[in-house]
Amino acid sequence: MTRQSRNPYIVQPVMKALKVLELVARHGHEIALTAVGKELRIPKTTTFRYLQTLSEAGFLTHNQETDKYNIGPLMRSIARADASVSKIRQLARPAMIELMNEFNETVNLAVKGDGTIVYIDLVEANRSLRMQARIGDSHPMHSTALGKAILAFLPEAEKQRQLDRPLTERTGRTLLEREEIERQLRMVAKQGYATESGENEDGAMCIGAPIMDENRYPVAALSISAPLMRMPRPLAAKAGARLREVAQAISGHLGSDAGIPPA
Amino acid sequence: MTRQSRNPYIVQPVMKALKVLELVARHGHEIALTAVGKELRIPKTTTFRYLQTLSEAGFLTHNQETDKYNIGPLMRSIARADASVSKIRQLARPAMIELMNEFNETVNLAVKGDGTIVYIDLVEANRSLRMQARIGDSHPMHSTALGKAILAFLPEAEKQRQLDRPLTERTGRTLLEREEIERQLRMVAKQGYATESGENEDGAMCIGAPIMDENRYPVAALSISAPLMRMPRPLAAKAGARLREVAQAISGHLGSDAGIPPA
DNA sequence: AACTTGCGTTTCGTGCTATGGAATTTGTAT
DNA sequence: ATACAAATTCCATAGCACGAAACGCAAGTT
Repeated sequence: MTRQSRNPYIVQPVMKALKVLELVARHGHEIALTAVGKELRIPKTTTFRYLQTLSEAGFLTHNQETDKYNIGPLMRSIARADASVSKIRQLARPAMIELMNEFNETVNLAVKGDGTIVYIDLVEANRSLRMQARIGDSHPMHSTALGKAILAFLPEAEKQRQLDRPLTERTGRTLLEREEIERQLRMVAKQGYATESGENEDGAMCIGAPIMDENRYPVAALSISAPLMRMPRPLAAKAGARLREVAQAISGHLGSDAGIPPA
Repeated sequence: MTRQSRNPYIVQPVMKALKVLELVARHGHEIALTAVGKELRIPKTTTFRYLQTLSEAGFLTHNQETDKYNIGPLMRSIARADASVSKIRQLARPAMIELMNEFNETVNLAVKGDGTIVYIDLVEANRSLRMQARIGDSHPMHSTALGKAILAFLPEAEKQRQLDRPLTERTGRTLLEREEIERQLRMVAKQGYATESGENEDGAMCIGAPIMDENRYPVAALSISAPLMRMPRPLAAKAGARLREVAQAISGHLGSDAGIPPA
């Protein structure tokens, strides 16, 4: 059986199951077990097992009525999340570079995870002393300006749910009192941006504003972070105003235009 | 190792590799081998092989620079195709039912495949004698009204590429002469709909109009099919006009509105 | 109604290959 | 230059993926 090319690390069951997944997904409609097996020249017993596994994992669905298979919810949800992140990053990048040049501090972009914010892009300041997260890092919502900016604009129910969880204490200054946090969030909602001073990382501060999707749901946030000493109050206020402005512009573009045209 | 629950047809390597795929895709950003293994409690050797396989299959990409993995092009392309098909079908369905009632003949919806058209939906006429394709079937472009409607509005380069391939002869009336086909396509482009008489199936005819995306690229087509005897010229012309109208309305909706809002 | 056909599901024994510990290489930080 | 971490390669083992064949079920045929 002349199967895989050169790479000796290919796991055949996985590779073949992926072919099945691709075929079903590409087919665009319900397709039956036998049809899949015939097309890919895989014995029906094996095809059966792959389809079962793919369905169990949520990548496919198995229609009990017709005994046929189709794309599953997981596939769609992953794709949707990915597309959204790509779009936000793409829209935000030019503005982030602009902001970095304006303030000469690191600019961060993060999306809302579950109870956390996840950095998806950052433009680093050209300075020796700088605070920096890494793309992919996740931090608690309540201890970061990015998170507070998102929290403040979340629907009430979800906001409460987030605050119900145990709140980790990142530094001595991290806010842990429910009352205190809610008070701050009301102010954030009013002024349109959030600030944080040494609550997430000692000696660092951060200013953040939310990015909303077409339903005014805060899906992401933009921030400027700097050492405390380099960011006096007036400058922070100026940064906040600019962030709010830029984040709103990005939000405006999020609902509208289509992506890349097909090949 | 107590792994999978009840279903005895689960193939472990496949299931575990899918968990890896999901983790990487969900992470939203490049992630390293070790991190994946640690998260899922899979030994790194095995994780390595899964990542290799997933990458080879195109579901992930392996960034040589950073030695990290991310969502691959295949995943995106499948998702994009699926979303597009779902949207078209959803938009077209009401209009198709309307058309079926109007003419009491089968109405078909197909998307452009590579060199073929693929049926993605159909509303069957309530008659005993009816021609019918099945969802998922694919037919050549040059022998169907659906295909000709799409061909006529394809960018010149792609149209030529399609006609360069060997053209299969479906019936005695199938057009095979390049000259003849091109002449017809020019007429289709002018009148906005295509017709086909016994060129794909003996005794059947079909009238089709293209559905365009926001870039005026013909991604799909709508058609009415009937036995030749039930579709005299004047009726065919009337059907063509209606199809053009309806297809244009659908095209108009394709570019605009957003999908389902996030949960 | 008996028969056939086609498909999904189940069973089961065999041998292949997926596996993961350990060794090695590569790359990076100190 | 050295240490550390991370990726890749090696290898021996047994666990389980595989597919032929049998089974059950439903739809269509005579």
